[in-house]
Amino acid sequence: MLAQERRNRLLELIRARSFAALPELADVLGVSESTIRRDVEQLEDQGAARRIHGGVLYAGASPKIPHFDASQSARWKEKKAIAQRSAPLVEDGETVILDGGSTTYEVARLLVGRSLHVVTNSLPVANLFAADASSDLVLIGGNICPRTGNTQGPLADKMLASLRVQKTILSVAGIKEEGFFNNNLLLVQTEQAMMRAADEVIVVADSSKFGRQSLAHLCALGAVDYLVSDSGMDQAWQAKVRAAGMHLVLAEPVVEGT
Amino acid sequence: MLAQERRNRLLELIRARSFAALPELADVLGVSESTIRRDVEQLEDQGAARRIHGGVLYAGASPKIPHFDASQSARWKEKKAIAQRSAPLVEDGETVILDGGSTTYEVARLLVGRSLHVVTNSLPVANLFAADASSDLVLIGGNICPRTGNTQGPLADKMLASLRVQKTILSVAGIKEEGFFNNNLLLVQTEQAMMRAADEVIVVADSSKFGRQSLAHLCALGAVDYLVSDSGMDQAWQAKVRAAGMHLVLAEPVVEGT
DNA sequence: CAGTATTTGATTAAAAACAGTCATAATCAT
DNA sequence: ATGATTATGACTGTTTTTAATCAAATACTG
Repeated sequence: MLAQERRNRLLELIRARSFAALPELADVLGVSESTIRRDVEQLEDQGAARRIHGGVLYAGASPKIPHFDASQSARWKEKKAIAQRSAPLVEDGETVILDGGSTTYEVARLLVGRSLHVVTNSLPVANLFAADASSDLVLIGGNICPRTGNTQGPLADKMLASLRVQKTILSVAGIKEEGFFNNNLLLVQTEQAMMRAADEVIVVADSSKFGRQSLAHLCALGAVDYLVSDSGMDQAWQAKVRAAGMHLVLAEPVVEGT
Repeated sequence: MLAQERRNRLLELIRARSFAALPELADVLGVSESTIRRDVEQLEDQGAARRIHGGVLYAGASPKIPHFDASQSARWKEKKAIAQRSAPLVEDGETVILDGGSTTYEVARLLVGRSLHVVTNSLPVANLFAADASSDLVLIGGNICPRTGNTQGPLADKMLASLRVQKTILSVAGIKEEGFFNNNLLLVQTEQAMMRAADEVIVVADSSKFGRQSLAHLCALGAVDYLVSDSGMDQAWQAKVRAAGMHLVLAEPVVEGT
């Protein structure tokens, strides 16, 4: 199929240059700018590229952070909007635990440059903060899950038991009336340790997560203080979340970032 | 001086994000877009940033392996040759601790794809193995040193105390008759914990390290089992090393068609 | 082969970013 | 202090990019 082949070449071009302007790409590939624009849009949905005014950035985020988690792709705009509402929940000078996951990764990106103490079990998140002089970074040790790039397991739990933070920001894979779920038993245990270490727990989850079951039960709805989602969230679920005593923050995934 | 300070923060922001839009930068720094535009122009003249329509790209270093340690470049051929002699010292199926540092990083690159259990305190090394399906990866937690990307401190030491491995591969900053030295006290403590966890200790150090003092004493010469260096090593030092009971491996930094 | 679906490229108005200019404010040296 | 120098922020018209629309071309299906 020609179109797919072109998209592969396109991504290759973008990766090689790390940034490319749309007119240039249209020229090299011999198609119209409109087509490039559509292709790029698709690549962005897959999380492979990042669209900016005037061109495209390679977002496979350098060969360094390889496609950790294929779901990076889906609901990118919602996740970005959620991140923008979540970041202000953390205040300068605070200590915060950042879980792995594509939504928390977006939050992390917005926190770079702030004056914070960051604790994380996520390799991609750690890479964001490692070179940032304005924040301290503590890495949670343990076994790395190759698929997600997160540490987990008993070593991680043990280290978390000796920490104390103001806020924990968690990702989840599903939310039902019974509570929050994730798809990895070891990870859930580590996340529970993160919750125990924090005064306040913030969960970030786009609206597709509601009503979705997953393997391992993380905690009851009431155990979370803040829930940040997007406006596509069901009315009934909004009521349930509020009834469970959570502060609900809804992001509007309309506009792209500032 | 306010202006210069702002430019530093500006570059820091750009580096952390790798791309930033002008309006965003103006907002964060609390100055007008015109000023940002002028600052960025200056940064571009210095080669620190790259201007594109709609924003700025960070141009410093390779986006691939971010500026961890400027000495990355120095003695590159020697380090690579040392790595090539060191990698075979580890056998498939073994558990090995990899220290941070540019030489051990080269060793790590050669170990990717091997069937190993890898334990490391180095973020760059962890990134190498994170996506590698053929090896297990355990990350040592703790505080990240922003300059080197290594974890260190009491949390790291504690985690290492509960581990047991066949081999530890260490970097050092200096070697004197009194033993091995590194330039960071916390790191040295963590490295001592690494040594305690291992049956055999391998030190990789290019020949410029001999006779060089550094801040913190790591261990005596006799505490190390293998020393891998390059053929530029002084004859007298070769004798001393052998007298201390170490296995000495000398790499030939051959000039190849790289 | 006809009909439908998808992909493509041109065209448009609207939005964003650009370079340049100028007056004001801050800083510095005398 | 004072005058000169520089840094800053607002404003302008111009250029570029964008999103959206639509008709033509291409590929699929029964």
